[in-house]
Amino acid sequence: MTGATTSGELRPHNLARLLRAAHDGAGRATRSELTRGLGLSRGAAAVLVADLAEARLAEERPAPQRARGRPTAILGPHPEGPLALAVDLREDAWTIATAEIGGDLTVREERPHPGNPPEIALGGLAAAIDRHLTELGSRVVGVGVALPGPIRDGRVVDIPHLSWRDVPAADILRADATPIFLGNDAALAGLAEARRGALRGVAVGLHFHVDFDLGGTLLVDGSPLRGARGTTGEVGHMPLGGSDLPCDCGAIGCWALQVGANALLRAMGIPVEPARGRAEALRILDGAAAGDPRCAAALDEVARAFGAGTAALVNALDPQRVTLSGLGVRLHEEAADTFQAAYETGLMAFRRDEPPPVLPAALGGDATLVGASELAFDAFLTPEGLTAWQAAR
Amino acid sequence: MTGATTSGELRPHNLARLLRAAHDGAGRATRSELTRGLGLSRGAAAVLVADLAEARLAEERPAPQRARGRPTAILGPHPEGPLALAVDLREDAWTIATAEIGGDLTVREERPHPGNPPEIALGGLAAAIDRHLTELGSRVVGVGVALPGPIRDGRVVDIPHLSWRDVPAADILRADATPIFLGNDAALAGLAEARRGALRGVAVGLHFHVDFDLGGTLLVDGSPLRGARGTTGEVGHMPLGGSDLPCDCGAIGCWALQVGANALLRAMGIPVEPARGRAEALRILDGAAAGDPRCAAALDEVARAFGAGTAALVNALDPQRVTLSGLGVRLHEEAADTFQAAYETGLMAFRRDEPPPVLPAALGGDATLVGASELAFDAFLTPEGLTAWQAAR
DNA sequence: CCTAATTTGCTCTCGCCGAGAACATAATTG
DNA sequence: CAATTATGTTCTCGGCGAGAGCAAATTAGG
Repeated sequence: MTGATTSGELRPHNLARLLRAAHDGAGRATRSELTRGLGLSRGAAAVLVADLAEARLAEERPAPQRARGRPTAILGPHPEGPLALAVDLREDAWTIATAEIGGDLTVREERPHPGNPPEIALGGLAAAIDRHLTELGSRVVGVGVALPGPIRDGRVVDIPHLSWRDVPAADILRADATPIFLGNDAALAGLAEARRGALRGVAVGLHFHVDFDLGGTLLVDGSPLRGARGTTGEVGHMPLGGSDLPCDCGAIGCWALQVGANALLRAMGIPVEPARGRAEALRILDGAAAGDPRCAAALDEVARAFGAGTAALVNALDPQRVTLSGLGVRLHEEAADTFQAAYETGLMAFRRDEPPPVLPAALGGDATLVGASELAFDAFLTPEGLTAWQAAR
Repeated sequence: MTGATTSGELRPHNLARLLRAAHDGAGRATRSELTRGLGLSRGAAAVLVADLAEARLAEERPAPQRARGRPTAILGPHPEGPLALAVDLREDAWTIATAEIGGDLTVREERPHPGNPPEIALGGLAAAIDRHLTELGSRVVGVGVALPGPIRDGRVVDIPHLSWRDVPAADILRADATPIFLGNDAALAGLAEARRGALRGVAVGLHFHVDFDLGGTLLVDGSPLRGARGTTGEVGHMPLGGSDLPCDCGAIGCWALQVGANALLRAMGIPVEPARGRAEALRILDGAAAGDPRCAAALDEVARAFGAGTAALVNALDPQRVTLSGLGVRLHEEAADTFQAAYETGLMAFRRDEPPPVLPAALGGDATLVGASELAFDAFLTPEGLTAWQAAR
């Protein structure tokens, strides 16, 4: 959003700002709060709200009264308003949900998939997406898809755990003219955290999602840092831990190898198989909690690598806060001292006075879906997006 | 610049856009190019140019004729227009220059300083800044200062090579009400490169400045990535090279230790002293070029660490292009094969098809001063900055 | 050297937009 | 029940850029 240049662009621009603010307010923001927050006059707000209602983009409903004075209304989703289709594709299953303005999710379908070949796995998902698009009609303004691997140019994905290479996921999944957006699952979980979780309002935040291995993103002003080719936040693929293991990604000694379920197995001397071992890893964590010294040693080793790498990234990127999701929460909590010691040792001296706090993510398992829906809405909640919607009604 | 919200904000907003575009055009952009580029109507442009001229912010001068049609004019600096004071403070000397709209530099003073204690070194500089501010009068809209160390909260600096800790540089240097902005020298060199050098027009660029050690920044849309505390781009302080040397910064194994003049000395077994050894390092490079095997081995060791670390950061940050300044240019050129091999080995497989090019910076020794002036102008070339200037005349 | 073509600058009118004021409305408070 | 308070509604007003029509200043071509 570069901002309006002509008086004619002012209205669509402010319309988008208002609807975006209502969306960010999670369907709880009142008209008077929004008006004040955006620096609008009450007159301008009245016109904009009327426009939104007429275009079926939003609707006002009564707000619980707080103080004295004439009551205001909550600006929330319209029953026939825009929807984002959010898709979370994991190694073994996928979920499809819808989100309305304000971010409320409704899960619509959830199914396992074979994983390979990618055409089959994605083909089934594409058919399901198509079905939901048909059912929902023109209300769907975009499809956001979370994928567990790096994405190039917004189209192509590699998923090492499934041996997917150069899979043109966007082309396979694209149903009709509905725009489709792909995002890395860890980046989208971070995005969700930045918009509706523990990184809300944080100018620079770092999020790590730990599952089989580790993914992460830097969130700048509420959006993941986008690289030149759209590959966000592969911070796990730096050799931060001095290991010399070869990584599926093709590089050597990647930090991602040292943090996650697979790293726990490796530390216990258990062979690592693709896309297995999540249950085994949980058992190791439980063992450590129960006092098993071998499990505790493995947890310690992983937590140390986790803390040290976090410190390195904090040194380089200077975030205000670090959040964790997936296995990361337990790794951090159940080896808190080890993590903290490695974290503080790795920090530059001047950062040790006030190290950025490391916190569990506020959103639960829905984070990835929330992020996927935000990705789709981001393209819609713009002057252009809303103008197109208005023109189509 | 969030963009205009009201019709009254439109004019200052477009005024700032126009002057910013003229500045970015390095005093070579013509009115018709600017008008087209900004999507303004010719009528609007006429009014804006008249406003700029009346406020003594810019001035039109005849442009060399190119095609047929009525000739247009170049929108360049006004002889009584705004100036930025650019200061480059190095370990042993400082330079003061002015920059006008368009970015043209005029060096005004250059002096050695004792280095310690910081109050004395900065005190002399502060007096000089004060003198120049008095001479130049109200034309100076901001002071940009480049410093060879990390900066916190825009005020405080640590310079490990000089043993400066927690030095409130902004407070010591602040003369009168003229705003002062501090920036890390490597970050400012990168900023200059992004605005007027080899990273111009690049959405995501990575810049490394190599001197005694290595500093770097990520340039996103022409600005250095700013962390939460304003500490930009300490990418050198990640343990990317598997070393276990303690770093002045307080962490261990920092990549910065493995790349730079000091790293060359260390690789030759020569003891490293603070802020010395630049000449010695150049001698090692010359020796390597002349065929001395010990020098060549040292260069190779450093180039390998340089290439490997660059690959790690490219993996994580996905830049479109990487630029080098300072010693980095020679390290890269004179051990090109070693660097390239380490670089490509460290990349994730999918990046090896089209690795981001690594290029020498286009700006010479002025880069830091240019960056400092851009820093000062960035705060001025805004609707608020220009409105204040207009109000003061 | 002259004319047509071309591009840009200037000026004026017009429609659009948000500010702001005045008023209406709907709640709380005591 | 009346005073108070905060918000929504409506209307006027000033400011802004678009766009059209015209003027100006150059080149291309004969």
